[in-house]
Amino acid sequence: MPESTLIDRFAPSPTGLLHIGGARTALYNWLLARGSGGKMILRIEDTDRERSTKENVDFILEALEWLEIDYDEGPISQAAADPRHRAAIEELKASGHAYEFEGATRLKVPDEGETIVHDAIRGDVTFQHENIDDFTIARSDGSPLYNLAVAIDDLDAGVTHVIRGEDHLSNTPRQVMILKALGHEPPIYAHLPLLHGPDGKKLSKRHGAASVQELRDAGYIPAAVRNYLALLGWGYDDKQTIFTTEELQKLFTIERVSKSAAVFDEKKLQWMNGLYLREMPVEELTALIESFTGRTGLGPAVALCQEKISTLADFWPMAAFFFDGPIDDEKARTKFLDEEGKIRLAAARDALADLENFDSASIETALRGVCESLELKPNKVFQPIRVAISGTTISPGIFESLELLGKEDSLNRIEQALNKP
RNA sequence: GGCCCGAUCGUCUAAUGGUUAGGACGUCGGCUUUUCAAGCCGAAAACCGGGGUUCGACUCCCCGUCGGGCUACCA
Repeated sequence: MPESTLIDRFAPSPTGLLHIGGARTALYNWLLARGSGGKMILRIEDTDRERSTKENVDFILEALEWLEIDYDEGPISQAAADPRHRAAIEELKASGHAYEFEGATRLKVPDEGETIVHDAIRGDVTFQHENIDDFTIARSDGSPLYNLAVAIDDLDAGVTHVIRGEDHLSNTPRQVMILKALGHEPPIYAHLPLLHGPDGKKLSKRHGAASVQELRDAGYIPAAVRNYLALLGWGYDDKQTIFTTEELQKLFTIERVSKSAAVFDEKKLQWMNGLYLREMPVEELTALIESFTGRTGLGPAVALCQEKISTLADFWPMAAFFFDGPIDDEKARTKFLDEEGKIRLAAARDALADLENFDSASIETALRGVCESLELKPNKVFQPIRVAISGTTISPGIFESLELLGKEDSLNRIEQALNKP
């Protein structure tokens, strides 16, 4: 055990689905804790009872579980510490640091002097007291407010590193003042740059897949999402882009977190996810896709599609024809199953019908023979077959697809295509 | 409005006073080729502007511009 163990926390307020920005904050806290032998606490900031529904809390837990981000303590309800918060407020009042005004309790901020926030990412940030009004720490009904609660909770939990979004930076001097009024030293702060949408505005639902759940439903996998998110606001060197989780835990440092806001780029996530999918053992990918689609027996089709998909969701549209019959793409049929196409298709049918072994190698030999005897380029023959069995112009390799379909099914589909007007 | 933070290819980033400003996604071109992808090769593409400091600035300082955040009896 290190002499002083790092303790950090992820403290979301349950306002709905966990956004990508929140997920990244959780990830950075997690990487730091796991990489340093420290621990991470999950605390739900639910002092605003109106917004803090059980459903919203579940959204957060569900998202973290899917991301495979675990924590050593929690989920802790901030509201549960209410008595402790009230006691701190009383203490502040008793010591003359706080006073009541119009029912609410406010912290007295001196007119002179300054509070410096030592930020691990931005350096020292100085706030002049003259610019900070006395601020409310408890409502008129006595219930504690965020700035008070967060400072107390981090203090009590022994949090050494407060890593959160930059939107909290301006409130940090208030929390530091509370801590100091109580006679304590503030923790180390690190304020992460915010995430923006492609339009430069703060990331929101309007920007497409903005929540972890949406990412999951779009067919991305946790490892790829973690890798991508890690790079959104952090960089290791000038060459490495793909990191295992173990590498991330080992290499991640707050010092290398960038200062400026980043734009979430789904195209890059897509590419990275595809990379992960392609390098996965086919059995593993099959399991993921079967659970994603709710279908079984997908193995052979997954093997054929693995190199072509970049999300789990890409699989079904590409492979459905194996199971549910050819889809109906009018354009493809008129283009490739015209009179000439049918003549070639018929020739292919004859060659295939003669095959005893309906494996891809035999199929390839037979079909290439057809091309030769007809003196046609391969795709002149293959495309009509493709359209006949899949219904579209896009499919996995034609020989493998025929093999997977089997002789009977393949010939039936070809026959049907031939008979269509 | 006030306060705070930020600014390198379209996007994510590397560079920590001396580089032809590097990599990745995307884009474009080529190869491969049975379609589509993938893969491989190649190209275009950036230091916000102005002043300083320095022999020398993407790197340091100041001003401006732009962007963002905070300024609640929300978190």
